[in-house]
Amino acid sequence: MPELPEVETVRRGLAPAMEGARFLDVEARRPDLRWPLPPQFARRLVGTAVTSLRRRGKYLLADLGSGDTLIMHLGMSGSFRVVDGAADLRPGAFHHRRAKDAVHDHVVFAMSSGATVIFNDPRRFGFMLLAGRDELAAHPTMREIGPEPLDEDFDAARLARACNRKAASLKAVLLDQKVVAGLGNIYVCEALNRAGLSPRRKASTLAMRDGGPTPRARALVAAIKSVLADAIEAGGSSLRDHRRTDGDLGYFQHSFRVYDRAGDKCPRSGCTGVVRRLVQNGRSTFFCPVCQK
DNA sequence: CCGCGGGCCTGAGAGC
DNA sequence: TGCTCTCAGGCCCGCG
Repeated sequence: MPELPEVETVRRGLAPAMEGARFLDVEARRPDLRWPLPPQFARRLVGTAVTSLRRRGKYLLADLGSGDTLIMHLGMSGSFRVVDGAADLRPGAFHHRRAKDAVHDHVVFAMSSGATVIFNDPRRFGFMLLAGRDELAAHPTMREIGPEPLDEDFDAARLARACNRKAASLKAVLLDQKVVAGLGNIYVCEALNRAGLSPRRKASTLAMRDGGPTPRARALVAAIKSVLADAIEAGGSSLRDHRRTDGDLGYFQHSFRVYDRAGDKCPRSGCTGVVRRLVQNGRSTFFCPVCQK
């Protein structure tokens, strides 16, 4: 589910509850997530403070006073809820959408800020791991991760270099977290539409030319940055699972130009195309075959 | 290197 | 109502 804008929305919601606060209690209700919770998970957290809550690609990183970093990933269906005071975790409690959601409250943090933070994940593709002091950069989740798309050092030259000699499709390359961190199926489709580029185009056609990036590479980087910034401003996209930490919905899904819009008229002004769905690498792609070349 | 298929899990929606 | 099937915002592995 969550891509960069959704994870950033979650980070902003969790920060007031977690930054500067200590873990008073940690309850690992279901340790069998995508990867099992580390041994002594609760013991390593309780009593330590969160010095900062960061995001790296689709990962949330809580730096701790102990020197550890708590690495969290939402997988496809993970969400966090922040409630004031002690949480009622029984079925049907107010932070649940339905009574049966309670069985998916897998990890619960009681923070010294007075907030309770609840991690809920029906599919359990999400996970929480711990990296010790100085272990974060070499951690398997971080070692090969690409640049942050909203940082200045992610520019057309950087993207173009990543496209050099790549026979894969543009879509596959943008989904590769080693090339750029945080894009997923929705925002790749949306960025390619904004840039007027076909998801099927060979990535190598955006490679460096005469020592510099091409206009297409510049357009694509600009499109990536704009769609992510717009989506963050909207609180992300709520399709099935994503909620803000207060339970409210994001609303960027109303701004999708192509994602899940097969059969609709292309929204580009003057374009007469119709949005099509195709399957690439086993996943749905949505694009306009008329204005995306 | 590349795409594909399968796997990890559960739930929602469509069609019958 | 219930069954079966497909699909889902992520990521990993092995195969050819």
